[in-house]
Amino acid sequence: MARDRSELARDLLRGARLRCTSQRVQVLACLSGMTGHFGAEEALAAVNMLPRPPVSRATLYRLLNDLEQQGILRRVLLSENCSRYEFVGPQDRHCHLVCASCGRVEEVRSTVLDQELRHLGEKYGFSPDRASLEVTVASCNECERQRARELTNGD
Amino acid sequence: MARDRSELARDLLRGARLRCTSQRVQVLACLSGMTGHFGAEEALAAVNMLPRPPVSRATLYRLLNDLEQQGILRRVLLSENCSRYEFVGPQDRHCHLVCASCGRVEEVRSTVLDQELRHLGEKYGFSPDRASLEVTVASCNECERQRARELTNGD
DNA sequence: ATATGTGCAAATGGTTTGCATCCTC
DNA sequence: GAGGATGCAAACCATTTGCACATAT
Repeated sequence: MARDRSELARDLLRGARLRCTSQRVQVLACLSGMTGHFGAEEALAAVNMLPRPPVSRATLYRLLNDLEQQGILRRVLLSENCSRYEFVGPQDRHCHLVCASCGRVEEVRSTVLDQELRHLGEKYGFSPDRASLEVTVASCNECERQRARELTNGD
Repeated sequence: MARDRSELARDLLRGARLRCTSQRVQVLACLSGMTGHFGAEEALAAVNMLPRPPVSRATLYRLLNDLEQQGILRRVLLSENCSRYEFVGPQDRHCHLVCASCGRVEEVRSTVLDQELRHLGEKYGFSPDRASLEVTVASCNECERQRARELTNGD
């Protein structure tokens, strides 16, 4: 299994014309096993949890950028103070509902959204085929209630 | 006109239970006249272009946060290194198509998207009514072409 | 009168970068 | 062997914060 992921990592790197260094294989193998989105620090922690020589912060950041540019990772704009990423799998088109107040994130699959975005992409000159994702920022009901409560108390 | 916007600013502040200081009125009046989205530095520059005692960076940042929490401004996650905002008008539901490579942003209005997001919001416990927005990150055609060109050259 | 807002300058924190060294191709 | 990759520590830069002073209600 770890074997498989290392192989996958090597394939991905070669496909992206990136040199297969031990650090890159190690990071990519680890990330390909992560579910959902993650930040740079989480990734670093996960990678260096393994009994291997640790990967430095600088290398990790550089690699995250490279992988995103190659379409292997997708950068998700979920919060404004730290970048989050997703491993790009074959068919995992989904969008995120994000609460603007508490940061809660819900992953959602919707063919309606996908189709419409495809339309809009064509119309405005975008290719949502690669690294496409959709983020919706709103308030979750819990935070809305809280907000309503505060407003009421203020009276 | 500037008069009108100052009045609007005062109304908004009072409605949000925020004290009407000269700085706040000045900032909000200025922002309410801006079209499209803007970053903190742009806002600061615009505000302090007026022949008035300048508003400090700290105050501006504090105010942007307050205004967003009150739903007067909307924070738009268009790039990961700096926050951007929009003045929230009455009926301006729109989404943004963002190119992951060059940062190009296209504002798009789509009732299909709005309806679907309303559905999804209900289903997953979000209120897209307040401060809702949608962001789609993709690659614009120009950047796709460039990418294809680079890959070809690499061979 | 009192709670709040403002400005300054220093602190923060995620991310990037310069440079000497190491490793892949 | 040569050009790209790594690690360290310092640099960056948008944003936040502590504190003394000013202001709105």
